[in-house]
Amino acid sequence: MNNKTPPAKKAPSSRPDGVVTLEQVAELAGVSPSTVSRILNGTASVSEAKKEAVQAAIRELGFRPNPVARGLAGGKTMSIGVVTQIISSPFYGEALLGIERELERAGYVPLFVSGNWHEDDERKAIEALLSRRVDGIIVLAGRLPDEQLVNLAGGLPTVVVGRQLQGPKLYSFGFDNRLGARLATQHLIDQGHRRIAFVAGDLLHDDAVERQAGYLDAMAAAGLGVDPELIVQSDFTAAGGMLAVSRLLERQVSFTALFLSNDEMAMGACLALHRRNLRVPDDVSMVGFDDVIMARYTMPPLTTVRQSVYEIGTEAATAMLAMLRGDKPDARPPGPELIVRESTRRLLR
Amino acid sequence: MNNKTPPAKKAPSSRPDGVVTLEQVAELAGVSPSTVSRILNGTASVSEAKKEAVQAAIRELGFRPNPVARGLAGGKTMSIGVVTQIISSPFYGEALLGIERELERAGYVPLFVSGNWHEDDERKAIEALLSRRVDGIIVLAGRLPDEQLVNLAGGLPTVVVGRQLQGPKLYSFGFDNRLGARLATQHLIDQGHRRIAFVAGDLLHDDAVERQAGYLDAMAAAGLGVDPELIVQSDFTAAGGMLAVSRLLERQVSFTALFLSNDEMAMGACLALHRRNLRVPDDVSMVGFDDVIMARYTMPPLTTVRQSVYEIGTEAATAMLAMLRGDKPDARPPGPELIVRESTRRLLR
DNA sequence: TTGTAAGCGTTATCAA
DNA sequence: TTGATAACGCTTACAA
Repeated sequence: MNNKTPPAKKAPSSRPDGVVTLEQVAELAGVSPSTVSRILNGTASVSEAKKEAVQAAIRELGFRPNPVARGLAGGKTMSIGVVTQIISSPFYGEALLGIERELERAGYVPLFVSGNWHEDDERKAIEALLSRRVDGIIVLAGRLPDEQLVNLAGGLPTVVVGRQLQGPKLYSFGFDNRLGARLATQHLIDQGHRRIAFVAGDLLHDDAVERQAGYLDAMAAAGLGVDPELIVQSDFTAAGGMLAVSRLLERQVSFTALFLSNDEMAMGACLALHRRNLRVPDDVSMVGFDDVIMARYTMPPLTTVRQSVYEIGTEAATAMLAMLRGDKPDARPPGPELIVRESTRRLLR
Repeated sequence: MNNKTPPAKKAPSSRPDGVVTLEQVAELAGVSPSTVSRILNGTASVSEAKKEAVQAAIRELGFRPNPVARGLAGGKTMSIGVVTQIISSPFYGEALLGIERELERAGYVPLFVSGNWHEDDERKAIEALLSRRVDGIIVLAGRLPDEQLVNLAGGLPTVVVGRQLQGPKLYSFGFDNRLGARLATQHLIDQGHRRIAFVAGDLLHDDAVERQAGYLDAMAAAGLGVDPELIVQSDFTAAGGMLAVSRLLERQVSFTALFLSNDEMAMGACLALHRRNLRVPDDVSMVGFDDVIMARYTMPPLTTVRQSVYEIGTEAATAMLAMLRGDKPDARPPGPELIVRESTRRLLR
């Protein structure tokens, strides 16, 4: 009916949309699709001549491999699932940034999902990642029991941050929370404080437990008994910190210094003290933990323990990349560091 | 060589890994794969009997469709690209959470990429999303020129937050920054303040420009001339806010109130004032913008303008989902609201 | 070193 | 309403 010459065999040369396929590259370079693939993946050795021809074709056509097709064919989706607890967390947010940056350098994309500090959500999140065929999973803390986590991951390269667990294709590392807490407490002791109150985080988190242990370590090492009245449990939120300090104050125990398991609680504590006309550091010295950005701008600027969360993120990603290459991961989490600002002072007399 | 009976024809019934395919479901239910697909997608009407058989098979096998294969075959990846500027931002973090939650309800997954407030990064981020064949793109603010954004997206459903632009399959909406700033300024005026200084954000952002306009509006409406010396430009960071206030103070202009274009700058400002022994609100009243979580815990708690960023996120996602269904999106961004706390007070005398 | 051809797990087209 | 059958764009045996 129409007088167009019928297509010779097939003509994939051009498509309506701007999508360029590997096949077109092969055609332009005068090689087979498999050769192009091999060059792309370095799967086998290819002659220099063809390699160059293909690379030229790729450039000319602006070809970019389709990760979706790659995922189907080769099982590699070039995406890494990241289980975070709350994506808007000021603390882990930094880690996400580190992960993203590091992964990007290797052409991987992170898929962020939230576990909401909730076992079921976390399980669902991981299942969603699995069904998306991610190439690996990075888990930031979380509540899912170790065993379940290992089972779910089932052989998929996994990096767990903030928890210690063992398994095949599984690498875990964390902060040295205990050392950090010891540093903070020791600082207060060095300043002459003896009655040092401690506000614990949510003890469901290992972090919280370890920080408490560090506090206890330092007190014991200094030969200071710990009055149980001096310890309050809280939940890592500013509101919780505020409440915790109120409770402490109501107990009528005396203390000259306060160590809180994170900066957010410290900010809440600040407010609680202020409400009772207690000044920091004149009446009470205060140390936080994490060194979130805002710690520099609290009133007064907060003495705290710095963990490079960003670096934790890059380390986690690096470890993942290593596993993906088949190398042995070797993340060296940065050690904690005490940052002395203005919320602590020497106890007079 | 081996005495196993050769496979009859093909036996997809079971696979080494736990992966269940649509084909297996079809087999178990005694229907063709296409029928299963139709039921899954509601693409065509299917007899009740088969529908039930298939659903039973799905349940029994625990089948979950493979999004990767779907992506290849149908062009739908069930993923939405989200271009954020800095994933760790305390401000947009909330929006990401809203997006994630809303998208999840519809079975979509967000792919977060960062533009880093940088035109090139943003372009690359969008290209990466495109190559991943996302079904739509949500852009949170950003620096990419409107025209380029429209071109890049090229017909893909796009939702842009915080900028106004037109295009096919393109929906944009934003906060009412101008109104919010007017509210904040008016509050100060109502308290009797006349010399109200203003710290602008980075004027490369529309937000910053609009907030400044709102400030100017309110001042003009109250018949108050604006001394240009009272306006300082800054960059939306706490460090910037601190610097801005220092500059203001150095100018020796008098002012009794201060309106800062966001809460982070307000926190920096607090510290700068404190360094000069100026108290808030006794010496200077202060209003911020955004109502980030920490605004409740600054010293004193900060009067600010609340934007429900979380809701902005859910609205953006809802709009996207609507476009994907072919419906007309109709996001109604929540209006700004003044939150009065303790950083402002009536000007005496 | 290179090419051919068979998947990968869905959806879409076309007959029946 | 259903079922073959052909894509989708790439990887990877297997052959050459």
